[in-house]
Amino acid sequence: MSDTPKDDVSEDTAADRFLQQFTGYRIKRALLVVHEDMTETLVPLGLRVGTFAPLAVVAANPGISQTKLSDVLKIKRSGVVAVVDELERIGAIERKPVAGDRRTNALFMTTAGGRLWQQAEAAIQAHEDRLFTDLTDEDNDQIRDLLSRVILRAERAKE
Amino acid sequence: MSDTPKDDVSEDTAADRFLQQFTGYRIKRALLVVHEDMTETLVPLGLRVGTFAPLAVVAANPGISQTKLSDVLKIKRSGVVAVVDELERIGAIERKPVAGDRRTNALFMTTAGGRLWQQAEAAIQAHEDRLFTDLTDEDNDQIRDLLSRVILRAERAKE
DNA sequence: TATTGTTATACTCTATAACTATA
DNA sequence: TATAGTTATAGAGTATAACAATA
Repeated sequence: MSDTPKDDVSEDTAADRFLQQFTGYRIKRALLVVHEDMTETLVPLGLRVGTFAPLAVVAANPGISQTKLSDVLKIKRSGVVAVVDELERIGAIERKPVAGDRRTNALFMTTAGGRLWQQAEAAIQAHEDRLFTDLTDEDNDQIRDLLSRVILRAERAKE
Repeated sequence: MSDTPKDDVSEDTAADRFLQQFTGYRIKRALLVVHEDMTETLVPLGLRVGTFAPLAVVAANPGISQTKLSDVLKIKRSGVVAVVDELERIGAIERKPVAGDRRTNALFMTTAGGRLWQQAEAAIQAHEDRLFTDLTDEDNDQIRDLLSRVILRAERAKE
């Protein structure tokens, strides 16, 4: 059996084999790696993994409402409040009233937020280039395409 | 600009485009989809996403120690305690003393745990077949290979 | 009545640090 | 001194439910 104490090699192989078996678990481990490196990338900019995506969406969709942001990012409206609070507190975005509907907040980048977003986007691009350096451009396109198909199919199936 | 209220189409496209841009964010969204479907799959068996992987590792590595399990799954030893407690409480695995070292626990499946694992493995296999049904076998191999390369490279870089 | 944003609350996951018993 | 397991605790992340203001 395995009474011999040559643990390192045999156990690493067992771990790798386990990693091989389930795609879902592999996705989890990949996210772990991405999350850690992404955190190191964003902290110097005063951002977190959880504020990067909302900032990206506001940058690309000026005037978007909190509910719409909630839909796009698939987080609850109560979670959006906390994230928008934080981004507003660091001066990256601001809530503005909407002319026709006094319930709604329209979210806009500030000037400082625009600069921050430029830095963050470049930093995350570099982070992904670094992390996925072993993959060819075709590999990268493929992985994006495959994941997107899984996500979009599943999310549409829920509606 | 975007004063026209034809939100649905244009906003969905914006969301999709955002989803396209960053591989890391796509991995997160994919995990969200996987996690949700996996939970529905495991709950009827009395398992959770967080107990499935440890069960799989113990099934494949009878007698593994908690510290080794911690290494393989990349979770802290304190986290292992809770998970092993839970799996032991539902009668799936058991801690056994190790002859040469009274500090260490050896983890083994119970007979009931073996049956549970058989069911769980089949259920998760079906869940992945269902979730990744749009992908060809080659696509599946590719996605596994690409993710594994990213993970193994990053994890080895940390050592 | 329905929707937007908000608050309060709780639950999961994970991490740190300190402790114990062994080695 | 170092290691295996444990406990206590705290921080993210996310979910639900109830509420006020507005539609």
